[in-house]
Amino acid sequence: MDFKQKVAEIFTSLDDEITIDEAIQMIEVPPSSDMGDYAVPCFKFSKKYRKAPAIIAKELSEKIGQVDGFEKVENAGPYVNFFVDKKHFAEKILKQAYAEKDKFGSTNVGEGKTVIVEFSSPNIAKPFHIGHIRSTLIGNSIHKIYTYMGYNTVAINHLGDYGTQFGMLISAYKKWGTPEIVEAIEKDPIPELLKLYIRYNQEIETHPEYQDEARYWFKELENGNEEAHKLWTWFREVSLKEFNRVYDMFGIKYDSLAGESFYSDKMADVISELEDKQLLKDSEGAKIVELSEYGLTDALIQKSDGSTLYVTRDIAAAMYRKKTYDFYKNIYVVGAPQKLHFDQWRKIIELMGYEWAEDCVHVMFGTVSLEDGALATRKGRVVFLEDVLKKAIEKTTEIISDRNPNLDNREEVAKQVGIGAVIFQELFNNRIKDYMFSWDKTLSFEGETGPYVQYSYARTCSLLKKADIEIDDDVDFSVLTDKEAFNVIKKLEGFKAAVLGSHDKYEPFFITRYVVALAQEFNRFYHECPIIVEDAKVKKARLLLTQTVNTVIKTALNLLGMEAPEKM
RNA sequence: GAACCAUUAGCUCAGUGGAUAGAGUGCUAGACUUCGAAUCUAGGCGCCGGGGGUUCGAAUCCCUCAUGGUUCACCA
Repeated sequence: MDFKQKVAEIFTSLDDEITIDEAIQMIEVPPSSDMGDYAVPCFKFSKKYRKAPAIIAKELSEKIGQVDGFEKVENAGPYVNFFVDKKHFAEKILKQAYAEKDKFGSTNVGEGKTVIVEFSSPNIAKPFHIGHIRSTLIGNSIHKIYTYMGYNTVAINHLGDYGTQFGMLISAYKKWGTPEIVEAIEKDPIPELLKLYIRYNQEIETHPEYQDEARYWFKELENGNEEAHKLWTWFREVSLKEFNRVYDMFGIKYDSLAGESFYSDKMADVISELEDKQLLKDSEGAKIVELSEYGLTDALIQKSDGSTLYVTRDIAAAMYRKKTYDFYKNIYVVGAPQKLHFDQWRKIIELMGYEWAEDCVHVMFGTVSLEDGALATRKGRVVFLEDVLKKAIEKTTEIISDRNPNLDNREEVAKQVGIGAVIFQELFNNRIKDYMFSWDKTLSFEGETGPYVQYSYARTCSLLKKADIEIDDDVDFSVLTDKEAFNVIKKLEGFKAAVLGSHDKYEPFFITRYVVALAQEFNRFYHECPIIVEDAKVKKARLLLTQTVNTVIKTALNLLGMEAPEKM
């Protein structure tokens, strides 16, 4: 029985003018469970019946009287409050969860649809730093959520492996690339390449012609100059090796590494198509698409020297992806500063006549800053992502040797918990918020944190192991009608909505908030209600609840990209 | 100058137009010879940035102002 549906049916039977959908719309969840489990506010009836809402609520609740599956129906002021029968409720939720196992939070909305998630996308030859954590982890979670919902998913790392900056690097290397430098790059690629990049930028101040040389070399790269291409390939390889260390730690895998360079030979077609559709205008030797009539600034498509830009490559990429994957959604997890770029880009695709422009989604997020100001690679104000993970693991190792020194595979668990803490923290708030990176906060393991949830999970594992009995859904559900157990079950019921919310809004934090709340309810239950008790009936029922919580926590953590260690 | 985003407890943040605006943290006091104390319990007088408006009802929707952030042509 669906309790909400039942409440809606009651209202349609009381008033033939109300449709079932309208009735469902009216149903609310009271702020406190003391007020019931479902509520219908009666303000809207007051005009029709020409009575005060509170009087209507009272009359309606008396008219409804006793209903099958509900403990009671009563009014509180202008609300008609429904209290579910706790035993029936427990039976319904736990039997469903038992049958569906780790699919309990899923629906089949994604069946037969392909979704692309582009995320992380660091620039090669540059540090993989704390600023990249957001796209990397938000994107990874969204990818997992869509996969869980039954979509075919394609994870793309749109590497920043093209553009004038590589002209700079090639030019710099040709000027200063002594054998010592080559060796240094092989040994420690990112910092050494970064040094070249910084030096080049500094020398542009005194040698303005370097700017043109960089553009020249990038143009040569686009034209397929062998020397330029060879250097570029080398920069790309050594950088990827570095990035993969971090992706491995996060357990992130990609289906495609088609970065900007991949589209270098697909740009000419885009430009000629824009020409054909008469969208391009000449402006100071460059080519633009005018967008002012749509409330946007004009978009530069081709530079005056003939080379292309970011937006051109993104148009080519979108067209390629539509052709290759025939996506249902094409999701870009990229920071809010690039909103204008994506608005222009989507508008241009729309102007080209492609209806699928509306299936392209920019999932944006706020900016990370450091305590002493904005991140600034060239000024050395940078926190490496790998260092953050290492420190988190280090701290976890200390805590483990302090509290659980005999733990097996301590290293593995320290990794799972330390990295889990970082992931959880990142996915805990609304994406749009800017935040300041803080070591204290990242390394805090108490309260609403990843380790708290993982600890709760380990606790369920330990209980299930200790009890050591076969668990099935043939239990006496009347055991689970006390307040603490009921609150856990109500929370379990909300899992599907949390996952669906994250799916609809591209917001993993609904799941993060959900799982911490579930862990809290379970911990309260644990402290109030002994689980492994003599009474076999009580024990079995409470263990079924424990097992359900166990499965849901693990599923939720996996959707966030976290591991769930059984001991910690 | 224009556009977009943000503003809720000391701090970090939740809050689908509905009932008394909630968590965590910090602080104070308690709970381990008993299922894991990375846990739990108790303690909150907040001009929900200001001002208007819409509504039976606004932290939530609209307008306006303020503050902070971001972006606005040859970087990505």
